[in-house]
Amino acid sequence: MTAFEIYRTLPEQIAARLQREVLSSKLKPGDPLRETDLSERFGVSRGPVREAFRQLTQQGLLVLEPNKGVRVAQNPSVEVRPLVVQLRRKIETFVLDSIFERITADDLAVWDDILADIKTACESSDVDALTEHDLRFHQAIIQSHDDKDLFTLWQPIMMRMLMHYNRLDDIMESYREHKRILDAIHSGQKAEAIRALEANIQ
Amino acid sequence: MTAFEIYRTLPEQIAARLQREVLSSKLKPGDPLRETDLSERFGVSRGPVREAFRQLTQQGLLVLEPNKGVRVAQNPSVEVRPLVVQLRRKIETFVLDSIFERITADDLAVWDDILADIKTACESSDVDALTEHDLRFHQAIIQSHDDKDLFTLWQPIMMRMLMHYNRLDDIMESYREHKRILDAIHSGQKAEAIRALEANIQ
DNA sequence: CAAGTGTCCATTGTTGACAATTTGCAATTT
DNA sequence: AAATTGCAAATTGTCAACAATGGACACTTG
Repeated sequence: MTAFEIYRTLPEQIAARLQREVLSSKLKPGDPLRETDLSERFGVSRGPVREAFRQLTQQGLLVLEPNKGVRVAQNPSVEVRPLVVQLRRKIETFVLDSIFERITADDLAVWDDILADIKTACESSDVDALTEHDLRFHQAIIQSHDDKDLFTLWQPIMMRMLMHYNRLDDIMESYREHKRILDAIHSGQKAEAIRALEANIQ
Repeated sequence: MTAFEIYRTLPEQIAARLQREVLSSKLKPGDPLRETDLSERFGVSRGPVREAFRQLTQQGLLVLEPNKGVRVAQNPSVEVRPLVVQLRRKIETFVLDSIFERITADDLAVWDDILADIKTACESSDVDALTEHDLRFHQAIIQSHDDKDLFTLWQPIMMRMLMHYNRLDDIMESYREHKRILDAIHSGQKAEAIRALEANIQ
């Protein structure tokens, strides 16, 4: 985590840290999370922790049972996984197609920076860092669309896919896939960019 | 609302009532919601109200700005609407296809009951009731799938579509569309059922 | 001994008080 | 007059105490 992250609210900070721990499997499916534990750990009261729990529940990373608390969610079933892939492809290609002509140099600069982070993570075989920057990469694209609803719809779908990040034998391939997307955008090849994006989502 | 709904928690009850008011346009896009107002109205403290706000925010019905509170969300933009339709179709047809052979008589009985409610709403031109039972109908189908993740992914998408329920000139057509779906299921015609379901989602 | 019952404890649910932030408006300055 | 600063009120954010729930385990009872 190189970026200097500033979150507006306490619950957001807590949710961000827990999200990282779930996605990096430091917290495993089925693990129970207790409000008191985390409120002590973060030095806050239970209120903000509860709110972070609720956020992550809606993202699908935690599962809530009333009066029993939250647990880390199970990985998505193999049956629904192809559906999740299709949904994510539909949203991301829609966004890329929609914004393509309006992509600015600033946008591309940001995306190039993230790509550099992805490269570093791949070279050092740091799967957790890769997961994080992969998320940042696609999130940056989604959020460049004016309609912020898209991010809300996309996020829980993306989370389902990140929960078991083990599809690649050769981790460097992830870098290459993302590079192909940006290369195509740099040279204005819309169809090719969309193709490369779809290839990356599986 | 004829069903005797029992919600486990206070926030759920509050969220359910607010959801109904947003979907029936009793609360209009941009309207601010104050925690104190609602806590007095429901006779509870601000905590459960806050939690209900967060739930509806993740569903896309409210928009939250830190330190400023929540407002009723704007209707989805015309640009993303076709995407939302496609996403919802993909999920619902996936579910129907997936569960079709395992549909029980009990399932069908429940769905038939909801269809009767839809019929009543249509006959009395009660658009709000129609919205509610339409939601119940599709929700019942989604939730009959074992994988509860599907509901989580589907819900915010469905909410985007229900936020401006005005596509039909002839309200009775909604009843007919839903009837076609159930008729096909009753007679075991999977492909026809899926076709009718897709026709209903637009 | 199996099934049910009661009690205790860990944990979540709810509340009301207090702190921090935003906003509208008035006073001040340029 | 326009812009800026400085309150004051309204509102959200956080906290700590109390209430309610559920699970584990010992105990009774047939």
